[in-house]
Amino acid sequence: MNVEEIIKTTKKIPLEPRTAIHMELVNNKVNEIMTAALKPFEVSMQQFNVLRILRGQQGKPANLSTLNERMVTKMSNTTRLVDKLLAKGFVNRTVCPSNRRKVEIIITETGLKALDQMDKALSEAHKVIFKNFDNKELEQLNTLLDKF
Amino acid sequence: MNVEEIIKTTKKIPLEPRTAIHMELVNNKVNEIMTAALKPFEVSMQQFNVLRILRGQQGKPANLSTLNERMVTKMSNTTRLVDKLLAKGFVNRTVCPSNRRKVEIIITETGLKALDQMDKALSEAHKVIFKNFDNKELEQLNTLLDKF
DNA sequence: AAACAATATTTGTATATACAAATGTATGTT
DNA sequence: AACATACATTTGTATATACAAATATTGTTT
Repeated sequence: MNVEEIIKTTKKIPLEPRTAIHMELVNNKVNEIMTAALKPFEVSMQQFNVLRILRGQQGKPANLSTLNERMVTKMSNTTRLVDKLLAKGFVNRTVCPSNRRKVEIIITETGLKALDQMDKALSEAHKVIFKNFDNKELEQLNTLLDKF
Repeated sequence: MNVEEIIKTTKKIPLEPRTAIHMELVNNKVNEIMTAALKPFEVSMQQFNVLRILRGQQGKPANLSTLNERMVTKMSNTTRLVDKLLAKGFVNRTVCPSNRRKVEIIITETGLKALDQMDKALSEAHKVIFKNFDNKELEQLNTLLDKF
């Protein structure tokens, strides 16, 4: 990926802004590929993310604040995100009996099965995304990202 | 930045998905800082980006398709983005006389002055964002990002 | 010149996201 | 018990973005 070519400039960009632009370009590309991989399932990356969190709960219900806390990209409206998953039959939502302010969300069998398929699609997407990287380079990238 | 801690998991995540999540987390953080830096000017990163492109034109007008082509993050509605800049007095928009399908957009004096201030704010933001990076590490990161 | 295709932008509409206010429930204080 | 406060979620609203269709203009073909 050649930054200057993509944004069509011939000027030399200072290193810091160049890196910021570079990261944005890469992120756009990565998101595009992953969103496309999830397209057949009609779920957004956010929704996929919530399903993964719910699976990680292993049967234990999660409430909205827990979901929000663990999401990669926080969003202000987890209620409506869960609405979408509910409409697809991927989750169940009930009022918490011990504290009726809370809701309890669990992933359904349908949701688990769909998530399995999504995992496969995502892992194909990752192969595409990281096709030019060997293990050492991925480690190196992770080390650099840790500095943020 | 500790990925596992942020998304509150104790499980070991395979390297590829971990890297994908890591990049998303970093990008969220970077966007947050840059958006906050632009907040006083009431412009989005997209709008800032368009202003920079227009300045790069050095007086030469740009039309919508040119802007769209050069934007870091492409978006489907450059018309309405330019509407916002117009409302703030940062740009002028006229119909191209030689081809009346096109529009010609140029940055105003007000726009140039505001952009100067934005540049300063952004450059402060970059200092914060890259505070843990030395030059060699930034170069290294750019090299890795080139692989995408 | 009429008909058709190509180009550039605009508009409409659905969905996503951000932020603030509102609702309902629980807890602590007097 | 009444009151204020904190908590968890929901709702309202404004703005952003994605995608498709509509409009206007130009270029090409017959």
